[in-house]
Amino acid sequence: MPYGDAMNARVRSEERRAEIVRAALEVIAERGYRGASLAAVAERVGLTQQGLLHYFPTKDALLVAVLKDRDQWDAVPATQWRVDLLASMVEYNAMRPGIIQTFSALLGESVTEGHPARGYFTGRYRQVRESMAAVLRAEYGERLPNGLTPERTAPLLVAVMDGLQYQWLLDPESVDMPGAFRDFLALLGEGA
Amino acid sequence: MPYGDAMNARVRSEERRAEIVRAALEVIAERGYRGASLAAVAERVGLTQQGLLHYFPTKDALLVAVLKDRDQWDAVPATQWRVDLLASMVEYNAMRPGIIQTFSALLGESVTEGHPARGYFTGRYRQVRESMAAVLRAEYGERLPNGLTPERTAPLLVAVMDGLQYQWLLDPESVDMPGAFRDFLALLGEGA
DNA sequence: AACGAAACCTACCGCGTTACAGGTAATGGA
DNA sequence: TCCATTACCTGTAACGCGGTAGGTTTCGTT
Repeated sequence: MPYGDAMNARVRSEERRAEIVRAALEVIAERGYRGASLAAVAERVGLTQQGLLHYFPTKDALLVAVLKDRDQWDAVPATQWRVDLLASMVEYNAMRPGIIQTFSALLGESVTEGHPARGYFTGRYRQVRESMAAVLRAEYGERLPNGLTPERTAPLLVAVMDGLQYQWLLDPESVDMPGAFRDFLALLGEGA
Repeated sequence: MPYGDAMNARVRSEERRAEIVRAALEVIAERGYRGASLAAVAERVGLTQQGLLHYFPTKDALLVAVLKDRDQWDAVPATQWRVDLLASMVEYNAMRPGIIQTFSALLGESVTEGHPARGYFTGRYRQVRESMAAVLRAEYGERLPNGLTPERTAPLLVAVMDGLQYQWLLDPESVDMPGAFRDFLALLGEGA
């Protein structure tokens, strides 16, 4: 089976890369991107730092893979989102602090000058705002409170999600993230 | 003038420290705390790295001074805040991206493990939520939309401010931070 | 004039960092 | 069986980092 074995090798390599990306997510959550050393990531998958560089030639390349991984992860078609699914997602997130912490840390770093993830986040947020505006329009039409348009409401929705994450990460016992998010949604529902 | 000159020396020293803190704010805005080197801060005030260590014996000590500086800055008695003043503050902030960037970067870093500013932010947000709840109560009493209490609304208010800051820092031309914040306040005013 | 402290500096240490160079063992296809 | 590729490793270069040690100059006080 010529192709079968070739596949096996490729699959194994791909699995290794995925394993590394997963480890990188963890280390970034713990130390941020700047604080995450290749050696620390490598150690977590049983490699030397130089062994890791065999899979990702530079640290930035690893970060790119991490970001792509996330893109793939929540690439749900925007049309399939509904507001109550957003609430469920927030609830789900509350059970996986690791990933939230990774991307909250990255988002914070990304506003600094010349950060390799800056472009990514700028583009992503532009796109997420668009998606959210579409979701809001599908759900409420133009009947949002105070004559708000979906386009003007979307940044608020996104801001609430992100802002709550920071408060929750810093002090999970004082902040009921899913509950607060539902409160916000209720605020939007008032106009209907 | 024995005491007068003594004061001059002390004042000059204090001024130097303030100058250093200001420089540190800038460098942290550009590179985050982990990425900010003492040498970079020192250079900005015309000192060597070791000369800076004469004023702040460790890097952490400098960070503490930076955080204290901020505390002092917005130590307005909570009772004097009003909701429309919050809107003004957001508007004012939109003209000073540097400081916002500093503390947005620090907030992002602070959720990582063992970050020296983590305790500070945890305590600060707890306190800010309390303040905001008081402000909301003074303004709206218990008549918030949907039967929301001030205590449950405060985290949302804080989250919107922080979340908008990130979106705005990443893409100032796409995000009207003060306008969006006013939109949110209008949402709260609906119930009155 | 003499002294003590403050305000710096030079020199240096030890460590951690990314990345490059080059070698080696295993693997799998021709 | 041979050979190329893959998957690592050791070694090392080159640098930046926070922090220490110890000296020197400046300055205010006595």
